[in-house]
Amino acid sequence: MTAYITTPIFYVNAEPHLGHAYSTIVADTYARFKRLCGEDVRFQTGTDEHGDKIVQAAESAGESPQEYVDRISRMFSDAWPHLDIEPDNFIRTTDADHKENVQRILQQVYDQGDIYFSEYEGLYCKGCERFLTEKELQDGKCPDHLTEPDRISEQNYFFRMSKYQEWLVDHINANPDFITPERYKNEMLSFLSDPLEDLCISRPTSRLTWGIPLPFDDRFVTYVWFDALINYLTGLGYPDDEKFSTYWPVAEHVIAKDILKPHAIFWPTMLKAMGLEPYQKLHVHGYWNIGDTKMSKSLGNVVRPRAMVDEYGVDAVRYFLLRDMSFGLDSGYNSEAVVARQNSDLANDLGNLFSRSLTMVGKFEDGKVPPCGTMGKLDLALQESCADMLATYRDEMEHFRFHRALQAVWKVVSKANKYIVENAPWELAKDEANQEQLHTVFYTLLETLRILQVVVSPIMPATARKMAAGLGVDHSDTLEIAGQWGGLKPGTAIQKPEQLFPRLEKKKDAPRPAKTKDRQKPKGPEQQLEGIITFEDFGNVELKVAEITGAEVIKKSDRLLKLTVKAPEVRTIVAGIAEHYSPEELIGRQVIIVANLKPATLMGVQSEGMVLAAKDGKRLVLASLSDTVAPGSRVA
RNA sequence: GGCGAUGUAGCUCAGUUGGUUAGAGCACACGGCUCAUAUCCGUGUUGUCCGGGGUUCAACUCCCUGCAUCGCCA
Repeated sequence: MTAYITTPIFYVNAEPHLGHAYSTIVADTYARFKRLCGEDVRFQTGTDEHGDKIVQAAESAGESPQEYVDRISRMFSDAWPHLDIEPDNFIRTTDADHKENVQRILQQVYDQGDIYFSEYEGLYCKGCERFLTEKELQDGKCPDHLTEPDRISEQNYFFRMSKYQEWLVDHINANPDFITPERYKNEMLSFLSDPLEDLCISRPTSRLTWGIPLPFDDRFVTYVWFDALINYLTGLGYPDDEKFSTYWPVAEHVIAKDILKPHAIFWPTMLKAMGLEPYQKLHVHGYWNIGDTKMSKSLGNVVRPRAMVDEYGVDAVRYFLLRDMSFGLDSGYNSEAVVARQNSDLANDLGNLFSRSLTMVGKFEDGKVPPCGTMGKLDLALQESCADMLATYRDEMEHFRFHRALQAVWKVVSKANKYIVENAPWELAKDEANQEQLHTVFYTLLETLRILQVVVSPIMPATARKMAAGLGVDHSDTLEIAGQWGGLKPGTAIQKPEQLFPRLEKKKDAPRPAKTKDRQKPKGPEQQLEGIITFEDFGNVELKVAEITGAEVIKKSDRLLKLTVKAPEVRTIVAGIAEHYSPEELIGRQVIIVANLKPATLMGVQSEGMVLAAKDGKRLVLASLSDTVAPGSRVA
């Protein structure tokens, strides 16, 4: 049996974020699971590197497109090892073999008449240098440039996608697992209930040169999907390499829902046009929201996988992402949830189970796997729950329901903890007569741990390695073999390793590293957007009463006033209140200021703090106290 | 505007073809144990199952309708 699993190739106009990491961890976990099942697996990820956005991003970074894509692509390939992600292939759309492959396919499809030259009319924004869709417009204008786009027509090449619509609908209906989970299948079927348009696949070189030239017309380059999607074939050495014949028939793609249409509609029809079989399955997952806000660059709440790993460790991150998201649905990320998972599931339940078990074997069994005696009711029950769990686990993992697979696994963890209490080995150990029963208890327990180690390995490879080392077992067996009861050899030496998972403090606001440079970028998404802060968070903000002793207009600005305040030391504060207060009326007033704000220079004036005011629609009203107090009094 | 999804305990969610007192984990409270990472085990509290109407002997479950959130499409 073979398996081929891919992530999307990620567009290199930004650094890797949580969403990229999730897709890739999912694919990696699935690849490891399939390997565990004894299958011959190929796992591919990579980067998508052509297009106008790349050219723009490179320009603003002061680099050539090639330098730029090399740099960002490396950020992706470098990020994955930190997450224990091990792809077999990392493909880049700027690779020579990919370009060649795309051109060969284009030529083939062109020759057979499925690509034609035609005119395209649309709304073109000169500022953006691209066509805008009706949807993007606000009041008929480009939202970025606030200009009305021109209705212009452009000649381009089109792929006859519509020709394959009927076939695709039939294919989706005939293969219920082609697009999963089902909601996305339904969405696509609904989309396909209307006539499909043909797909524009080129851009004139007058507008874009950073792309793969069309082999039959060098005035054009390939546009987006006909370039990007083909990576899944290039990575297998299509058409001649034997990897292609081995792995393509079992191809499964993991994507996020934003690129559903290209993968569910464009790609199968492209493959059909090439005369190839479509992929087997498309696994579509949802978004990670930050708190309850979408993650986006412009909000500045992008979560960087590296930062998560540094804070929680790889396995905690992998576990959390797979355990907390129902595959297919959106989920909310927040640091408290990560800490809760880490502490309760990982440290308390699994980590402590492992720790207490090995310690006792050290103490009561001389650090060796004991022989198993006659199993009683409790022992058999635990053995049976392992077997039940394995069946569920297999099925859920197979269907990308990782959260459910993990639930099933943790049921066993919980039962094992209960098993210990029920048997109270420390009591049994007090009497020689109980020796056989004691042996049986520990054998059963260690076997359970061994099986847990096996099933946990695709999700948390490092933890599984530690557990295997502690139990003195090799972890190279397949699930079939490793899942069978009785794998541990009596007499094997047990070695208790370092604790598997540390317990974390609840307070998520450990002293933040003072990043002095990036003042524009609001960082630490958790602190920023979760709505709730701890008392300590609040304590970090030093609020004081200040008396305004001087105020003057800053000439170059119509919003800013330069205030001199006494708190009780004299400071200068620049406040954006000129439209609401005149300098005269401010003198002598007491206001509340944030006293420990990092100084900032506004319009050439250094501001040492911030004045609090309420915003009521367009009105701005300064915060004040109900009575006069000594300047500098702390507000809390 | 069209199509669809979702709305269940303080939080995150399970609830299979309608069938007794609606479940799990987390959190919280109390009790037990002492092998363990102050962990583990037990017990317990909390619900207008979004609102309204209907079908039925019986509705969280089916139908209609309203509200809210989200997705796809136009």
